[in-house]
Amino acid sequence: MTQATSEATISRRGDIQRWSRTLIPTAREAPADAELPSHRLLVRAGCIRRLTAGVYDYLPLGLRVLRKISQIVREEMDAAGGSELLLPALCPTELLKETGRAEDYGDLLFRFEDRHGRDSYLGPTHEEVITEMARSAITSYKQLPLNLYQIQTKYRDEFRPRAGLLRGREFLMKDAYSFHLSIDGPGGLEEGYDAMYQAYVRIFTRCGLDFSVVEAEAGPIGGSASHEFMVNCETGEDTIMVCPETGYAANVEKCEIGDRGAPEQGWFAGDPSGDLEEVHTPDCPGIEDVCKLLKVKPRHMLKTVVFHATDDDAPARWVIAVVRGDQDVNEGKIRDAVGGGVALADVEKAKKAGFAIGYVSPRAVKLDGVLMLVDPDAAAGIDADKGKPMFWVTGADKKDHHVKHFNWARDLGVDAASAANVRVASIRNAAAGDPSPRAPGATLEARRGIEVGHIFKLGAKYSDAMGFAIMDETQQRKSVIMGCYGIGVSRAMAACVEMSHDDNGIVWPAAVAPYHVIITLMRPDDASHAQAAAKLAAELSARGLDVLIDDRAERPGVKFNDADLIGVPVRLTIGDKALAQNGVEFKARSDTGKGELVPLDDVVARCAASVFE
RNA sequence: CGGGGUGUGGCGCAGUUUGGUUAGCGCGUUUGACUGGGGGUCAAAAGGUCGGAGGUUCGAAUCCUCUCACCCCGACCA
Repeated sequence: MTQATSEATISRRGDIQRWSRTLIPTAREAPADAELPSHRLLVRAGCIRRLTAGVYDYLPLGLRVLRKISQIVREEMDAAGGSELLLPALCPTELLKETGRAEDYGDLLFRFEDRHGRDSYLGPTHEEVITEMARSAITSYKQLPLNLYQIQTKYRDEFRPRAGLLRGREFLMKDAYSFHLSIDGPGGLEEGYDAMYQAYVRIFTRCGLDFSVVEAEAGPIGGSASHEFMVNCETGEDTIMVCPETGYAANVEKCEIGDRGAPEQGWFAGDPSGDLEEVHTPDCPGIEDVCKLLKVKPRHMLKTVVFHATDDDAPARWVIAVVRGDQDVNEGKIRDAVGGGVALADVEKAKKAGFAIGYVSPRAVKLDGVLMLVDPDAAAGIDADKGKPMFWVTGADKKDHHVKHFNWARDLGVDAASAANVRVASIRNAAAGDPSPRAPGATLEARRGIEVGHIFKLGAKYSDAMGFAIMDETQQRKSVIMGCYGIGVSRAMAACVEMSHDDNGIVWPAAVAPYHVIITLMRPDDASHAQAAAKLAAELSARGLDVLIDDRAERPGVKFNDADLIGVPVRLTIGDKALAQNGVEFKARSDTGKGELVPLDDVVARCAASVFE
């Protein structure tokens, strides 16, 4: 923790709340549909409740955590030169026409008509809204660079909301946008992006999260470069690839694969593994179905995926991508290999062009206007491990049929090694065990993560689309260069729990804990005990600590268990035993022991030391 | 969107196959007593049109039809 922040915390008076006067509905059992620890524990601890799919109430305890995280975000954003604002969540869909993102977002967008029939949406992110504001409010290069951010509820109509707060349809997000006159140099995008990168590292560090920064795809937001901030956690939805030698880390979609090298005999070379055999595979367009029916492993399948070029001047109208059945085609890498835009082919159009969708084989390369990309692993004619001819199963280019013993040299119908419209290229997602792109000899490892932050270099994508340009000092009209930077605040809260809990409940990192100290009253009806608690709470508050006094008329066991469940970092127990010795019992949530007796005079300092470290 | 599953007091479940009186159980809640340092004991009580609509039947949580909600798995990879 930096000097500035601990001073800020100390100068603030801590909150004091009594359990009996707030609402913390703890429960012994979680709802049956809650599976992940963060979901179960946040509900059991009385932090959140589900209203409907992917939409949650934040009860007092949960809101306190959201506020703590938000405050850390604010402090670091402000320190990095940002200014907070608040944009509308209710937006006119007209705005999205300028960038075409109404289509890009599709069903993910919550859209509706108002009473006048005007098309509206609830903001899933705010590039267009802020650009619309900025293009009229920012009129001079002298106003740049500028960084504006907001903390706001966002709406995305997810196909499948899941895992409590980790993927909701309504969630709290910090989104920031930076504006620059140039990419490089002082005040440029690179500088602003780097400042945000550093701010994010500080934010997630302060939140007590164990995270990795990885290179990522920009996705529908667009732009040239991006990084994701991933909480390292096995229950995460995202797969990240890591090179243990160099520290290179990337989202699986983005991850490059090191040189896999051509086989000695060359691509496509090798004798057939047997006679080409056509087999009837009714209703088996998928790899999995075929494998089950024919009893072959996916790694022996050749998967042929049909794309069409989206650029008018593309070298070929169709692009077919061939990868091994156990691997995944990567659209971004295909785009790079082709050198132009591609999109998955429309099924009906592709069928008309002669592709037996569901049963396409590499032989479709013979159709008109086709460029074939083959991944190195799929271009092998010889099984290097076994030193035998590669056994390939692929489509038969007609409905409900596949072929066994496909051989590149014998069965393709053209000489793949020399044909102009056949290329070997790395076009699949990286997988564990692939060679590292950064260190020869090293192999990539796969890990799981929860994406809590994502930063993008947008460039002029939105300013060009929406006519946001200003005069520079040489009176040249220039597109404003933008960056955007998101943090899932509510998701970060869930990630904290996912990362930090035990059998008894949540173990909040002190910086985001709803309260720093819980004072458990053994006998709340005893006036002297209640007085001691009030006095202690006031002293702790003066020291900047947030205090929850458990004054409920419950049995001790219930209170201890609840204190553990809601995860307050320090528990002080006031009872006859300790009070008789002029002390209280001190126990850190992260300690497993029984706690220790601390003299009343020392306990405030002890708590502060424990919380502020 | 495809596949699978679940809807019964606040939470977790039984009962549905084979229709049959006032729909049960545990937790929680309320009241009282006894208790009092890791989810106590005893006694009493409140709380459910069995997701909704329609149908079959003397009779429906249970059978039929439609519908709604929610959960899990999968997925622009054919």
